[in-house]
Amino acid sequence: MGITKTEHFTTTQNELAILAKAIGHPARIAIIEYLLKTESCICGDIVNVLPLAQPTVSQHLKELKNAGLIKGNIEGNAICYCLNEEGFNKLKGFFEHINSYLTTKECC
Amino acid sequence: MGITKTEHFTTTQNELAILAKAIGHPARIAIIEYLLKTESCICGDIVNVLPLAQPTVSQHLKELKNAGLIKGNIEGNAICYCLNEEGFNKLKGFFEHINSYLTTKECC
DNA sequence: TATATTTATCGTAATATTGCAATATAAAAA
DNA sequence: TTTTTATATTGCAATATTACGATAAATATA
Repeated sequence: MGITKTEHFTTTQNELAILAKAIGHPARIAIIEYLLKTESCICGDIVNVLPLAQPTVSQHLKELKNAGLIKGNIEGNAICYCLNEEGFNKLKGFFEHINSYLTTKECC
Repeated sequence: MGITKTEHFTTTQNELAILAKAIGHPARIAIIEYLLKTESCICGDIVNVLPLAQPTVSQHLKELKNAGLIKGNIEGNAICYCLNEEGFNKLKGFFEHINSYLTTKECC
């Protein structure tokens, strides 16, 4: 049916899934890496860096913003984007949790 | 068009995207958490734990396996699943990298 | 061998995602 | 005020994902 049975899972499970899903596209990984590489916020040139049309980039930025992975501030007629620490901390916590258990397990 | 322009991005970007995308569904988060919770491999009862039909769970397991996040060993007429450390390490590395930069940045 | 158990695959319907041209919006600059 | 610049939104086509009933495959058990 193409529709996820969200209501059968916990809030945390859904939250983590939304965050991971937002990261699950190479263009959005590229956006994140670009925002990380530059030392401050980026106002304007994200579109020129990606191999995608402007509306497509705009859409990817919107998805990252909705997921809570980036923030956008209006700065004149441009928009200033930067990473949102909160979203990344949640994901980092999840993976640290997993890896701390993994190392203590004997498995297949 | 629904098709990702994979060829315009780096191998690493695509790899990370595939891993994150595989995690980006609450059912797959639930599977991962269940495999983590139990001390050894799981043979059989994953289907009973999830609120989804058996073919759907099988499909989710296949996706996690294809992405390199779980391993499956045949054990009699059942299959034994457990987490694949390699995939999780890649993701953990990515998020640690991001978070180490984030803390040193002054931003919006 | 016949039956039960476990998991995978097929087929299909419903919905979501990706991408972009066209267009809209909003502020800056001329 | 007109034009330019930067970004968002709309609408649409192509493709992917999610979910599950039906069924297949493969081993275990009676």
